[in-house]
Amino acid sequence: MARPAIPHTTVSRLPLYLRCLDQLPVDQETVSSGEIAAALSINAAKVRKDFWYLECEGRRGVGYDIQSLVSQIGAALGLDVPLTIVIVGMGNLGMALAHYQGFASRGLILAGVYDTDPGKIGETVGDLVIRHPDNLAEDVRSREVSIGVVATPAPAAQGVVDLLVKLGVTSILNFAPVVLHAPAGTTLRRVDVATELLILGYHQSNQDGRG
Amino acid sequence: MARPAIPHTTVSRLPLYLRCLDQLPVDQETVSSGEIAAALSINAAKVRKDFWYLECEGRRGVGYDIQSLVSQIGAALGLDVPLTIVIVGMGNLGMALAHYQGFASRGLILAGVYDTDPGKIGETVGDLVIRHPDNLAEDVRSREVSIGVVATPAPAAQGVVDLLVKLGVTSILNFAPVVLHAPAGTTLRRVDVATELLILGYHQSNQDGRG
DNA sequence: TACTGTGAATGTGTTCACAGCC
DNA sequence: GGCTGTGAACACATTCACAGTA
Repeated sequence: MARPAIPHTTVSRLPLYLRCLDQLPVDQETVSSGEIAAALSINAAKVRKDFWYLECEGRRGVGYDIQSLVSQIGAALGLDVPLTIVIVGMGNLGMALAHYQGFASRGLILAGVYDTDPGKIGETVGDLVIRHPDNLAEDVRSREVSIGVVATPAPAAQGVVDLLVKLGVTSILNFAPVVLHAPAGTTLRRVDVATELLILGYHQSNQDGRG
Repeated sequence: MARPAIPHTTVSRLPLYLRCLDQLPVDQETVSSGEIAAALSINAAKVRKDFWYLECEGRRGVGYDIQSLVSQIGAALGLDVPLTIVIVGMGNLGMALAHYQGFASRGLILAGVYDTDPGKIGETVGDLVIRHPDNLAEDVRSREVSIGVVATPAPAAQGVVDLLVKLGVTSILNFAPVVLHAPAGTTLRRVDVATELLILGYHQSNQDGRG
């Protein structure tokens, strides 16, 4: 009844729920909050409250229907609309990312790969042809690209970000070894692999002892 | 006084502070909480309280000494002890990561690269020779490795994680297109590039409009 | 009995607001 | 005046605890 907006903390757990549901035996039809909570080492009431925000209805004494859960969580995460991705910078890393199966296996569609090097433009990478970033404006619009992967050398990275944001790309994954800024007036949040890694390392080293 | 433990939320902001300080003009000697807050679009009191946890002392009317801030934040993150990293799985992605300058530029030392393919073992990658994962136990101990990058095919990934954790590696960065589990009895937190990306995309698409 | 749904209590992080020093 | 240091107020997330339903 007049449910509040979904909290960020809940949203950040949704991918975990999805993974967890994916691991259940295929013949299992319902799952209880307690089961999920145990698998993720979190509190069962938290799971129930998270599902309550999503308006996932469970049955008392039984649990939640797995199928419905998956589709409602997926919808809340926007996974019902497939996300389209481009990679800018076709050096070693960009090339590897283009071949990386992880994107496809998570439902991301790789729509284009770009580089400014005339020696690379025209080369094929899988189904795609490497093109000049001048084509980004048109491609982003026509393919409705929402995620940009920046794998250029450091000096070029900020310019690429500015361009992507200007074109309406709402997520940037930065692999360039440089700090990037969101252009003024935008609220783009950045996630940077190595930074996340360091945070992780801290929390863990902190667990054995200090602080 | 008798300062409480540093909150997780504070720790997660420390890398941002570090980046932000890194962007200041080289001749600037002090910085105010307001300046940092504006650059990161957060509240100035939050910045001051974060620094207070770290026992960073500022001067009223002046601000914080940049040099001291950098070294104290770095120490809190454990960056004063260089972190050592290994990559397991030398396919396209592992190979690219081994050549990726981002690790080195962030002070991470790549100590070893591994693959089970006899055709790859013995090949050199930069300064390193690809070796069989059987050597991990010795290398992890002798080089004090704290971070493992998993870039194997999906079926091999869980075994690699189990091995790394058993050997005492406290951080795992997973590039394999599969959900991994922390072995029972461990509190390893996992970060997975694509998951972070999806969360990011959600927050942003949520800002333009839908509830 | 097994489980959900949810108000209330608790715990934690953020922001305010202002006293105190440069 | 500019800026820090910090208690107090507030906002938010987590957990408890239990009524309610299959």
